[in-house]
This record gives sequence, C-alpha cells and structure tokens, in this order.
Amino acid sequence: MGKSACCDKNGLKKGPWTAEEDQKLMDYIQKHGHGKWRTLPKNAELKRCGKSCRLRWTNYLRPDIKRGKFSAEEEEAIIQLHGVLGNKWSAIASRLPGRTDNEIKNFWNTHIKRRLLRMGIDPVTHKPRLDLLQLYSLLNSSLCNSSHQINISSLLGIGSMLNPNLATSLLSTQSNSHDISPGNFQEHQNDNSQVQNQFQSLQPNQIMDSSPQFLNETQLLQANLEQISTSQTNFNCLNSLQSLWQETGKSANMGESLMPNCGYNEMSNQAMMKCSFENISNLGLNSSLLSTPSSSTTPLQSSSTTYVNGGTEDERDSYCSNIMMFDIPSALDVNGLL
DNA sequence: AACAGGGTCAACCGCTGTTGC
DNA sequence: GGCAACAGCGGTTGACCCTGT
Repeated sequence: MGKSACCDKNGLKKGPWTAEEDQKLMDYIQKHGHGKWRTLPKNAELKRCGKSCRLRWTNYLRPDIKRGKFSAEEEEAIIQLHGVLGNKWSAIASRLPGRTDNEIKNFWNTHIKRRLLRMGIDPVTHKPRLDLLQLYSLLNSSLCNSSHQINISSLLGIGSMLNPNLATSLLSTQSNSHDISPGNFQEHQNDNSQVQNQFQSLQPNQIMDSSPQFLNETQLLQANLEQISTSQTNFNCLNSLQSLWQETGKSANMGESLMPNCGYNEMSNQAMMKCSFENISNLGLNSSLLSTPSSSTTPLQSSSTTYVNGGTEDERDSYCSNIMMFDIPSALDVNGLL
C-alpha cells in the first residue's frame, strides 16, 4: 500500500496542459500504448508525473471520448444508475460509452444534484428529504395524539437540528401560543391540517416504473430493497432524536409520539428502521417503496417526449420529478431549505 | 466599463485496491 | 505474509467564464 510519491516530486509541471504536451502524450501512446504511467513521462519527454499523464489521457485525450452536452437519455441513465450505484462514478461511466467518470461526477454535482435538491429530493437517497419526513412525522403524531402535550419550542429546537428554515416555516402556521394542549388543540387543527395536507400530498408514484430499459424490474427491485435494508439514514436520524430526547429528559413522551406503535425504549436497530418506515408509510411512501412494480404505464415514458423535446430548466425539473416519482406540492416552499 | 458572484470543469490530492516480488 | 510500486477512484480545488448590477 505504498503511497504514491509522484505528486511531491520537484521540477514536475502542474496545472493545465498545453497543446504541445497533449501532442507529445498522444504521439507516445499511439506508438507504445498506455500503461506504465510511472515511466511514461520520462519516455515521452514530459515534465509531468505519471498520474497527471494518466488523468489527461483518460479524461481528455482518449479518442473514444464523447464531448459536449449530456443528452436527455444520458441524464436519465445517470440518475437511474446513481440511484442504484451511488457515487460509483467509474461504474456509472462504464455504462455510458464515451463519458468519463470525472465528467459524470462534474455533471452530477453541478446540474443534477442541485436540481434534485431544488425539488426537495435527497440526491444521496433519491427520496424526499428526510428532514421533511421526520418533521412531518413528528408533527403528525403529535397533533394526532392530543394526550401528549407538546412544547413547540422543543419541537422547534429539534426541527432546527434537521432544518431550521423548514421548522420555522411550518411552525409559523401555528398560532401565537407555544403549547398544543388538549384544550386549544381544536383551534389549531385547521391550521395544522393545512400543514398535514401539504405533507400528505408528498406521495410518490410508483418508483419502479421509471426503470431504464437496461435494468429489468427484478434487478431494480433488488437494488432498491438492498438500498432500503442497508440504509442507516432513517435509523440514524431517529437515533439522533432519541439521544437528544434522552439527554433533555423528554425521551418517553417524545419518543412515543414520534413512533406511537413501537416499544420505544427497547427498540432495536431493525425495529427503529421498521418504525421509521411505518411512519413513512403514513405518508403513503411505504407501499410504493416496497412493492413490486406493476405493469402500469410508466410516467417516465409518458414524460420523456416532453422532456426530450423541451429543454428548459423547468421542463427538466418536471422530468426529474417524474423520474424520482415524488410530487412536491407547490404550496410547500422547499426553496428555503436549499 | 468595472466589479461581484455564481457556475463549470480540468486537474490535483489523498486514499484504497491490486499486483508482483 | 510483508512490502513496494502501480493503478484507479472519489472528493476537492482553483482558474476561467458568464451574467447581473
């Protein structure tokens, strides 16, 4: 596991490549082929380290590289593949002929990621932002269980940990009172139901229906199930809350109100995750996340034409939204979360 | 015209995995 | 098995470009 020493060699040039250097590198590789990157610079009379030469070749000079803007199909493939493979840029690149991992990574970070965030979708999990779900869960269970007296300032504190803007925005719909008690619950209910409705409309369509043609349904289902079974995100989130509540002495009530169907204190990791998904199922997420795809018309297909022929940012947003299969209600302002 | 701010992308850095001795 | 060299990967940086003021 020796650490590469090529980077700290003195006298080697760094920074952008000149046309002359490019030519030298191409000439050498055409004659001798690539490989032996360590010795290549010396043989090719380049004042670069081998690593730099390899990068220049693989990311720019290789003859099979397709340059230019990503097509709609490529973008679609990237999103789908990222959902399955995560940040495995080279694996994604190997399925997109002519595109380099660096190019795809840059495209993801500068275009797709931002777009997903703008739509309220977590670019890592490809699901609605967990802070939205968690806060909704918290609110939902609290408001529906009037026997628990919830201190809104505590909620705000927790919400702020998750996302201060969202918490503030949501809770601003409450009246001036900072406590929701059985006595004043009714008078808050109208306002709260508005908030609930906003979240309850966060229902995904059938995620699996957006499968690209090169991934069959079984593969996608398996991939998604693996993703779900290995995902620690929900658990971690809940665990953080659990720790917080325990530290602040609010564990029992708050824990129960968050996950009323679970034995909160004895909860194992699995159970925590299960409960987490049960809460998500309140949003209508569960069935679509875990169900086998039906043979219904795919939203992807139906929207593809519009997207491909379109090309404005809004149209792409709409298209992405269909790929991700989550409709963010317009009434819910997620811009402040970005 | 000058400047600021944001977006883009080539290149670098640090780390891990693989291979050969 | 241990070590070193090498290849490759993903995250980050910084120069350049574009747009708005």
